Amino acid sequence: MVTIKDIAREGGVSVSTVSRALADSPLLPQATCVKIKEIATRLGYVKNEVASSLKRGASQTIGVLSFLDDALGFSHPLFADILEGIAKQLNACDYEILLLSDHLSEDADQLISSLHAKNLSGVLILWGSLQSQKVAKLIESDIPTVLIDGFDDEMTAMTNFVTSTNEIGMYDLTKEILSKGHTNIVYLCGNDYYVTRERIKGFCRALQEQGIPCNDSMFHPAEYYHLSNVKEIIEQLLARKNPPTCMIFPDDYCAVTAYGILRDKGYTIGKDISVAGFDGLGIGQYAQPRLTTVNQDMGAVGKRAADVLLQKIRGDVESNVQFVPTKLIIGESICDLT
Amino acid sequence: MVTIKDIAREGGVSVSTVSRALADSPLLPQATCVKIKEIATRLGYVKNEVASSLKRGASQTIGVLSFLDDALGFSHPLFADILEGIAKQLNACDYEILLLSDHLSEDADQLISSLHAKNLSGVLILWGSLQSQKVAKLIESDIPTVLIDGFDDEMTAMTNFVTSTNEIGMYDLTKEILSKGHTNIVYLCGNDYYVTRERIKGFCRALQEQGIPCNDSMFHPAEYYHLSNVKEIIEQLLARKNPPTCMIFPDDYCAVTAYGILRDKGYTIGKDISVAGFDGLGIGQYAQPRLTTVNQDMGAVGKRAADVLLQKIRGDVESNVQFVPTKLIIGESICDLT
DNA sequence: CTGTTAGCGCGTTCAC
DNA sequence: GTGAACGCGCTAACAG
Repeated sequence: MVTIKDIAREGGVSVSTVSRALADSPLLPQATCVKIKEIATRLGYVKNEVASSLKRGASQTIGVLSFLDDALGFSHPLFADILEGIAKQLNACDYEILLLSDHLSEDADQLISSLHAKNLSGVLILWGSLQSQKVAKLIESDIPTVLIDGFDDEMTAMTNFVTSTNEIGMYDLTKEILSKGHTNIVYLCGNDYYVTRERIKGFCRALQEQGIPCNDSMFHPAEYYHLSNVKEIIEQLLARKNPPTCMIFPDDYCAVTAYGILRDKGYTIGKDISVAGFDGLGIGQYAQPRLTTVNQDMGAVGKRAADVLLQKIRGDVESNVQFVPTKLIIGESICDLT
Repeated sequence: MVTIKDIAREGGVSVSTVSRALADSPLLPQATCVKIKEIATRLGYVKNEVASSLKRGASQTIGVLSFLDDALGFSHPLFADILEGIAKQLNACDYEILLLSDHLSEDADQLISSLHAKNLSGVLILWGSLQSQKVAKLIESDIPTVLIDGFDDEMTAMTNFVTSTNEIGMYDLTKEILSKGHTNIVYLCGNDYYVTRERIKGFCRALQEQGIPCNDSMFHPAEYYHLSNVKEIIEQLLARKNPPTCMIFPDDYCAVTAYGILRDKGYTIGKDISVAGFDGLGIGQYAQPRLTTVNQDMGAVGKRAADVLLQKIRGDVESNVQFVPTKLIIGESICDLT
């Protein structure tokens, strides 16, 4: 391992000169700066990040802390895209990514201490909840943080927060469904999170624009990516005096699962019954018929979140909430009743 | 931030005693050891990993270096499962995961130096190729490495290597297809990688056991997860004088894409034509009809690889190649010709 | 402009 | 058994 000491000896200068040269210090004349750097590359020098981090009290590393269910873990369909967006942005700025596990430390103070002990420059929090002491205290701490797709409405005010335009996404989807003549629609909302409440708003806004009153029968509780409940819910809906002509599922997995269940009951999707999803996963586009859904560009969400975090680390001010646009994907799973 | 200095002051001892106590040094009497630790927890002490790493010349961190295509990136359908397996195993042993990008350093020596500069304990290499100088030199370096699902046959001999039982997986699948009376089968092999060659072996073994000779017409070149070529390939196959009754695709995405293409041409999957996949992704189980495929337990592969790496770091010897069993998933996409 | 020096927090050798 | 002291490699304050 070659250190700045070796370069200093080779160049006949002191270590501080080397250190300055490598940092492009304006104190040094251009000539020595170039000379030192030339020696460094010739010797194959690479800065010891650990020593540098210890000295500076900060590292070129960002932590990614995910609060996904244990069941899904990293296999959550949106996780890989978010991570990729984060990685592209951070790597471009010479930052590394440390994958954090919230299981390692039991209480919030311990978590924050252990983050300090790693000299992380900042932390990206995925799907955190303010109900969690860990998230709440972490946001209040001196460690720069950005939240991605959290659970509580208050997050939009308290901290930097990046998410999709859930309200608009669901508004667009509902409008599309209404344009096909459906009026008896049921939205199987997912768990009571911020994103869900936003989608409900968008759903209601589209209905109201058409003069259709929003009543309780148009909602049914459901859970994101929880496939085992889908069958029971569908049966409850079909048992109604006036079964819905269109069902909006919390996500594309649930929607595609519904395809199979409805088919088994003799329905033809997009003809006798209509189905919509949310998230815009590949699975919906490989399904037959292609699913009408709303695409969330989670890569862009991750990239944006990383970008905001870097700005926060640099001390630049930045608006609190960033919305990444969703896009309506029109498939053939909604029948035309007009 | 509380340091060992603070604990020393509080306990009326020296920093070296604290350091020893926290490391459970046998030099210390049990009593002081317990006392010091009690103070440490009371003050909320957390060891500074950076300083510790600098001193020891090693950190509790494992790098994960992925050589996936740029196009797929982390969104490769198998990546999340592998990563999750790795994370579970490493977190259980108090190791952290650093996501490495091979774009950051241009040549191999630079990459290795930068890994040293981070004091990583070891590196897990995903889908590496020995053709790459980076991979070849990294394996030969003093940094402990384990390969996951690489491209070259030589890998099985050169280094620790973890992969699925590709040969057996394809053997099982082919046997299942043969048992349904198919003899005119075409295997759309993926790119010419180690895993592909293993699967070809398994395919041939199953055929030979039934006395069916393996000839060139039973193979057709294809690419993993490359959906835009699927249509053209299918049309070539259907244009044969004797079109195959069953097509085995390189992966489940290609297989499910084929569903749509074949349907458009008037075929009913599992009735007029048979389709099989590989990987055992959820998508195949949501498709109609359910896809017959081979499941790779990539979570177990990741876990095993992490386990082997930890043993290597500890200096324990370990057999060179580890195979994680595949499992045949029988759907309804293969018609019964008997 | 450049060199000397003092730590960052921890682990470890060497004395006592 | 325990403490003093040094150094891992780098940065920055202070001299000159």
